[in-house]
Amino acid sequence: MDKYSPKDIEARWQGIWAEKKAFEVPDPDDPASADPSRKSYVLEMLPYPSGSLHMGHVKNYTMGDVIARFRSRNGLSVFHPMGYDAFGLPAENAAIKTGLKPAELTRRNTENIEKQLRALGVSIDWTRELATCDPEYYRWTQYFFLRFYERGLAYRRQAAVNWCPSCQTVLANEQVVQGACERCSSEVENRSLAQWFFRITAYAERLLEDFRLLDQWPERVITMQRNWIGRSEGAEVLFRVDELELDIPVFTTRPDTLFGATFFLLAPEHELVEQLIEGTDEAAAVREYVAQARAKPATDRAAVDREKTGEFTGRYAVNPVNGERIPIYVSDYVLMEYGTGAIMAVPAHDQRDFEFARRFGIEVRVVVSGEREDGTVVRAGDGDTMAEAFEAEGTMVNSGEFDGRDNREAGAAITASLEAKGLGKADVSYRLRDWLVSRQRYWGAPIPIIYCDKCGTVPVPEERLPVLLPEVDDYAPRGQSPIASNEEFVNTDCPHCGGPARRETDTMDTFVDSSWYFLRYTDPHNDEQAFDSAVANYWMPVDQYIGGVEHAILHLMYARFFTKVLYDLGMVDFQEPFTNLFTQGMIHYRGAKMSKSKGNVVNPDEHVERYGADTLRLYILFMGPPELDVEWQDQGIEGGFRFLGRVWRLVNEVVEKTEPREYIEYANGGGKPLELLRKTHQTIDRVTVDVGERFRFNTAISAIMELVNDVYLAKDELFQSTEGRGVLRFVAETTVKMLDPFAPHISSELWERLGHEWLWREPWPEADEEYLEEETYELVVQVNGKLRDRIKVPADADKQALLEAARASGKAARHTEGKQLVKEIVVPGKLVNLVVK
RNA sequence: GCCGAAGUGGCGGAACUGGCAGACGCGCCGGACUCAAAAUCCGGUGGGGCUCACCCCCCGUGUGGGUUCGAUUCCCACCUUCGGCACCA
Repeated sequence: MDKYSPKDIEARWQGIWAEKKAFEVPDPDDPASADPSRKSYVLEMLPYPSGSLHMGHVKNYTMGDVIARFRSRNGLSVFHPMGYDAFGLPAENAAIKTGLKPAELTRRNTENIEKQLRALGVSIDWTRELATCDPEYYRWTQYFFLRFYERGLAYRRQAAVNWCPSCQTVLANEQVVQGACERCSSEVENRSLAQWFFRITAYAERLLEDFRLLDQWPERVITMQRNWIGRSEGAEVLFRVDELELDIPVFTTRPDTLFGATFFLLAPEHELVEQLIEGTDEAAAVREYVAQARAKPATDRAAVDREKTGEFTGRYAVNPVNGERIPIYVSDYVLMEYGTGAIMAVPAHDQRDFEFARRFGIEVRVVVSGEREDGTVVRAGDGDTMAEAFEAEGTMVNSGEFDGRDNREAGAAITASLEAKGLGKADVSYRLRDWLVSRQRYWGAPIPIIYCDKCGTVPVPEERLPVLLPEVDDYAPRGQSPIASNEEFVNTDCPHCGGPARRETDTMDTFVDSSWYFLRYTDPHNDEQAFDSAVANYWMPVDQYIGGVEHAILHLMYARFFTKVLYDLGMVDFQEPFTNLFTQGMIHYRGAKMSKSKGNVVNPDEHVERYGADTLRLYILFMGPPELDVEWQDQGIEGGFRFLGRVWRLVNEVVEKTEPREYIEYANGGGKPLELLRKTHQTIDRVTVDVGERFRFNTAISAIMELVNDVYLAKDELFQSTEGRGVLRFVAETTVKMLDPFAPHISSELWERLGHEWLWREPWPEADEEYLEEETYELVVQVNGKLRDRIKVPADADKQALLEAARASGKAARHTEGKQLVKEIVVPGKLVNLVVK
């Protein structure tokens, strides 16, 4: 017998798969009439092509491959494509460092990654491969930008934005983590710049509503998105500044506390600040305060425990419910980006307002009376003495005609009465901001917009797409994209009037590229349109999407948004792109998340080289449940290799000692052959459920290991009889079939040695019900819930028989002797519990 | 502070709907094979106790309570770790 030598085997089978086009899926001739239940779109999040794949990628693509191969063997038409999220900062930064062009560097990297994926034996339809930096791809990214623009979903405005001083570009809100750039961790600055946005807030409600279509998504991802969108119900209320005849709207979630508003606040950035203070004695101080607030880094401003600061404007606003004049302050704890940038402050019922009021000596007026969590009661006159705001529910006080009512229903009533007077209305506010998509960097899709002095902002006509990213000599960022210095690119003709005009030089956020790539896969070579709707509608939505949790908000929310817009454009007939989502856990090593920056990465290539791809694939899934973080163990992979060696020797021995014709499935004689046959069918059942329904690859693999262990113990005896050899042949073939999704190379090789041809066309084994049931089982006998004995009983024994058997147990009797039998619990198939006193 | 997930042998982890805790693997110990080693094959391996004859007993799934004939699993409180959000009115 030859030794298990993964190197030769793996290369050989990868060659055969490519040559036989084993994983290429043709589009159905008429997608409209094809049966969509027969297809399965299995997709892993596309990789960013940095130098090479890391272990997280290996886990991701192996999981996807197991599912793809399993489904394909179960008769589904599996769609399993791959591509590269190829635009982005790292390539550009590397270009600056090395002097290589980003395009060239990216090309090299994608080639390397494709090589690695092929070396892992992932079953991909490579004819659909794409890279988002390819003009044939980003042409359509630009096309979508224009369609968004037409619908008013892409717009440009001056706004306070997040600026990363190190990356020299603006960032979307989603890309700022705790006040720092998610990419380089530099502290983000606040700048006011004219930028391009996608109006994702217009879809906030639908993004929330359609969670009902995502019942197969992990709860935590939905929760994270729901929190991110942050829907709050409340009211918009108008406060009037009499002297200036100005109405300032505020948003509040607590219209019930309106009678307790004792002051009014504006964000420092609020556009009316200047108008309010003009000519007042306070003007200079307010201007000074505003300037200071603007200069403060975003992180400082967001610090929760900071003391409240502010400046009186010298003006008063009129509370619409009681006509009271309350002082207007400017304070930096009011955010311009949320609500209306102005708030009514109710110190008795909002902790932040409370802190401000105490600091500035403003009246605290209780308008909701109720009980605190610690049992103390807050009453109408407690304003001067209370130590903190009362934010819970209660009964209305100090609120005129609303006194005595439940605060929740009073809130609705107050809103209604304001609405009748035209001074307010019920309203909903979201935490979600519009998606800032322009970037001041080079390596991205140029925004297809032209500025003309005469015609203003003019979209590039569709037929002139793509707007090609020009080559430049110097990629160093200077606060605007390097392409701005390319005169040839910038200067152009206005598509409208033909006069001289200038191109937009910002490029698009790479998350725009990855918001629709799954659609392009369905029709990747179409040069007339982004994709053919009928074809896309056939393959989409993605039946199983797999990726890391780190994209729970960013990519997954953007892709959902994009899909909804495309639905509204009539381009697709589904509202959600990913029916099922699986978020994999991270790989830890030496107590920390495996990452380059921590210097604790384990290189997959080395392990492929040393043990083969099959071993790496097997081990990475065997490590633990796929959705949880798991710990990489250097010696663990050795166990995977040993197991495959065991399978190798076993199957080869079966090939040597049995004939293919000896294959029989039925062991009539009972004894060891029957036992092993049973175990085999039970294993098929477990593996099928674990892989197909539960995604518990670790337990599926351990079930196969158990089977192999049993065969080792029984084989010497079984080789002696015809029946035994027949069963061994069956077990060997079944084991190989079940191992295939995890370790496809060795499985294909062994399948061939067993005298067959292409394993990837073989149907998945089916468990025979007849063999799942045992004739006898071990009945557990408990006394007072404690295990005392196990006895063999016939599978069909009834309750009475079980009870008698249990009573007859000598071991149990020792514990019941001399005691009174109080109760007997019988669970057929499991146990008998004798309760004594 | 709020929301979510997780705490099980020396280690990674099993236990599907409340029913034999520790499957499977790693490591370790012992045996077989060998001149020897490696590889391989077989056996053992939670802790403690015992008239350790492998028979048996007690304890044991982060901590403390509870429900139940019976709890790793359900409920309550707390501790620890990780992830998300964090002045969002």
